[in-house]
Amino acid sequence: MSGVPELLLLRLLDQREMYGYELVRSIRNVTGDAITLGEGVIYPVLHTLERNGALKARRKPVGGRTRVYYSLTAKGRDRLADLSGEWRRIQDGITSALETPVHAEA
Amino acid sequence: MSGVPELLLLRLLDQREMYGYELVRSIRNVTGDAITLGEGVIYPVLHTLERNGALKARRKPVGGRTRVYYSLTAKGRDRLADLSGEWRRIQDGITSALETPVHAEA
DNA sequence: AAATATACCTTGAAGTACGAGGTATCAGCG
DNA sequence: CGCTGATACCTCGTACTTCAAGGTATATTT
Repeated sequence: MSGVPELLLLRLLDQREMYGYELVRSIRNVTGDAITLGEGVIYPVLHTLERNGALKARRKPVGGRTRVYYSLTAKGRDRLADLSGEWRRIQDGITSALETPVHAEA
Repeated sequence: MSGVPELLLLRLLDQREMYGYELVRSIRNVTGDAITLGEGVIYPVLHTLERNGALKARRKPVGGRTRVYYSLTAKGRDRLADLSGEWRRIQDGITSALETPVHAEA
């Protein structure tokens, strides 16, 4: 039902390529600390998205470490559009449920 | 992360007491078909909430069948307040992430 | 030399959600 | 009368998602 981690990753990577460790911090920042996703969530999702062809990876040595930068493919942009729409639908549905005044039943 | 079914049930039962089968249809209505939760989701959640003391049940024979009406306890109202707040936090976080213009990184 | 930060990763468990099925009653139709 | 469809309850097994905890290795700071 949720797919929130996937949505956030796709959204951030649609703006610019980033690496996993960076994405962990970025999600905290961009959601105003409302959502914190650990590395145990981020890395597996990145790998799955890459396998699906939604992301492409590029290894880049920086200092003595290696960073793996991810960016969106066309497929990834499609997926992002789908998930965004889906999210909006769910959000509107729940908002309307929460706001429906007492006694209003179709 | 999600807890959406629980939130919707608590919200509906805060308005008036309802029975399981009715809640299934009600959730479809109140969310404008955005969210459909089957009986396989609803009944287990109702039972769990009752066990937790968030709901109380009342069996009521209607025609030849028996309906189980649920209503909120004080604990259930607390839980509803918590989940509503949590939902708002997540919603705002994701909205801000989705709306952040390209290049805006704290 | 030790601790902290960076950067990658996996594993096992817990939590959530769902579809498919099962029981039984009642109303309507042919 | 038998059949179908709606009402109304329920559970089971499975799948999906998410997470915390741990593991490796290098660079930087103390």
